[in-house]
Formats: sequence, C-alpha cells, structure tokens
Amino acid sequence: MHEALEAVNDSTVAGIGRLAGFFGFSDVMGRLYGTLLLSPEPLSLDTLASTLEISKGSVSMNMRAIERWGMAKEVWMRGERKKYYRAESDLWQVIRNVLGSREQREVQLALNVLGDSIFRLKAADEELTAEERALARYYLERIAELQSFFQVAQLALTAVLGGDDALDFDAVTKIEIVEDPSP
Amino acid sequence: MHEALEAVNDSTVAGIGRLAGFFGFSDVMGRLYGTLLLSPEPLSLDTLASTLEISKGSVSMNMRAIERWGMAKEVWMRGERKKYYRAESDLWQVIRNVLGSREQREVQLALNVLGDSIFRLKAADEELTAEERALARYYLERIAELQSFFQVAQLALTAVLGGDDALDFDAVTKIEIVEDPSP
DNA sequence: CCATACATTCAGAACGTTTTGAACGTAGGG
DNA sequence: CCCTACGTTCAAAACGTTCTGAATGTATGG
Repeated sequence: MHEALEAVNDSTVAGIGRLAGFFGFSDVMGRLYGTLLLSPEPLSLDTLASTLEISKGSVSMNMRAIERWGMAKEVWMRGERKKYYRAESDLWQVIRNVLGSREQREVQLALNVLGDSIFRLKAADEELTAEERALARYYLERIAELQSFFQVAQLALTAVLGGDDALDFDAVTKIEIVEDPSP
Repeated sequence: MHEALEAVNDSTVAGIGRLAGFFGFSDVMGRLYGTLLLSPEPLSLDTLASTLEISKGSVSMNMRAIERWGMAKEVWMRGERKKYYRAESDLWQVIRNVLGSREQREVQLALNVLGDSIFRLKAADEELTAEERALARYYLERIAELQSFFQVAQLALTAVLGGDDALDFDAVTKIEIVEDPSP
C-alpha cells in the first residue's frame, strides 16, 4: 500500500474520530465509521478490530450504536458467517439522522422548560412581594433571551432537516444483501 | 424567597449547565454563568461557591475560564475587597465569542487537513498501481463530501458571526466600575 | 447433534477529567 | 508593619467514562 494512501487514511479516520467526539459520540465510534467510509468493501468486525487495534468487544458494542444511528448498515455476504458493515456514505443523511433524533428532542425539551418557567412566574405574580416581583420580571427578561436562542436553533434544525422532519427509517431497519463476488 | 422563583432559578441554572456541556464546556461553568445571569447584582466568588455548593477553588478556576471566554466581566465594587462578577447578558455576544474563537479554528483546521489530503493523493497518482489508483479515486470522492460538509459549516459560522468575524475583544479586557450603592 | 466460528455481554481495569481542600500568595486596613 | 480576608494553585482523591478480555450465547456446517 502506497504511503500517501495510508497517510490520508490515517488522518481522515483520526479527523472523523475528532468530529464524532465533537458531536458527543465517542472517538472510537467516529474512527470505526471513518474506517468503513474509506473502505470500498464492507468490513467485518474482526477486520475493524485488528485495523484499529481495539478489542472485539468494543467493536461489537460501538458498531451496534453506529447502526442504531443510521451511520452504517449490516451487509450480509453470501457464504460468510461474519457480520459485515458498510458505512452510510451520504454524510448529510447521517447528519440528518443525528440532528433529527437527538438535537431536535433536546431543543424541544429546552423550549418546554422555558415555557413552563414563564408560566410559573406569571402565575405566581400575585403572591409576590414587591421585591420578588422585580426579580420575577428580571427572570422573565433573561428567559425570553434564552427562548429566542432556542427558537433560532429550532429554525436552523428544521432548515437542515429539509422542511418536514422526515427521517430515514430505512437506515436502521433494512439489511442490504450482496452477492458473493467470488465464483 | 417565593417557591416559584427558586424553582425557576434552579431549572434555568441546571438547563444552562446542560447547554454548556453540550457546547463542550463543563457543566459547572454553565451553572456559574447561569447563576450570574439570573442575578441582578454581581456576585462574589464566595457567594457563588456557597450557592452552588462547590469548592472555592473550583469557582476560582472556572470563573477565570468564563472570563476568558467573554461570558462574564469582573466588576470592581468600591469599598469591597472581594471579586465580583457580572454575566455578559447578551447571549448572542457570548455565542459569537465561542463560535468565533473555537469552532472557527476547528473548521479551518479540518479544511486544511482535507485540502492536504487531496493534494497528497493527486501528487502520488503517478506512483500508484492500478489498484491503488482506484482506491485513491475512492478516497477523493469521500474527502470531497467531507469538504462540502465543512464548507457549509464555515458558511453557517460566518453567517452567525455577522459577515466579518469581528470579535468582542472588550469582553475580555475591560473591567466595569460600579459606585458603591450604600451611602 | 456436535464442533466450530463467530458475536455479545459485562465485571473489572484503565483512563481522563473534574473537584476538593490545604498550602501558599497577596493586598488592604488598622 | 503585621493581621486578616481573600484569591490562587495544585496534588491527591473522587468520579464518570470507555476499554478489555474472559465467559457466555448462538448459529452454521458437517
């Protein structure tokens, strides 16, 4: 294998690991995904374990997570007993999967909590002393700002997700079937 | 203090801690910032420590980080020997500070690495066997996709940062001076 | 219905990160 | 010029997270 190819592979896999870490996944998940992404052929768990020099156990668990996130699909190879995986190569699809099912929920939850707070403060208004009432108004100002932040975030999310939040359920449910390439 | 005010304070501080964690800071930094954000008056290190029930040392170190990120300013109170802090209450300013100095760098670095990889692969092309050349082309496809992702990220960043990447250097350099409110 | 080859699981180890608290440094008031 | 009140620092401890590897589960071919 040419040195340039190896170097590029290494830095790309490492980079995707870093990116995964940024998105709140473990680096290993990213490196597994990166390795698959740069392999024209599906890879087996054993291959992944020896390539990345991590234990089989870790590969097994991380690959299941990767699969659940729609970042890779299992590929059944005729005549093989091993499990093979192929990366979902459409990066934007992967990003939509993650944003759609994780960040979306998070943002919605935050907006609910903020809405609740506003309600509580308004409901309690009558029972408050003058001093408390001033503080309540102060809270409301701050909370309104937080609300506007999360509303912008929500807008940005729905923009990336393409208007409606249609997720790619195929990614997690289907198994691709490939003919054995050898005769 | 009315129960509703306390409840709202708690959930907001906890929520901002969560948000901070999401952005790659420690939860404690977020809770400190949240506590300051919901206080009309600047708070001292001691107050913060006892309010959040964490050690003085932790408050000291985290507050310095918060200050460096432009999330709060030190406020010198006449006649007081304690250090007081006030939150930067313009949330968008805070977000611009963070995105501008951290994510921006990260994205730029990624784009550089990817550009490098493309260069390396093209430069090595002649020395490759047919098989290696096919793999190199495969890599280039995948790397091009990564590039497009980071380019979109860069666009989004410059959009939020408001065209040019003007940072608020005041946030980290100035110290606000407040008159002693008591006679 | 074994024997084999693989995948999965999970308790414990290893690791990195965060927190604490005691020791130290420093400045202002008396 | 000392005493006090505060801030800072950092080694050790606590903690949470991730990894490993042996034990276990499972399916396939013979």
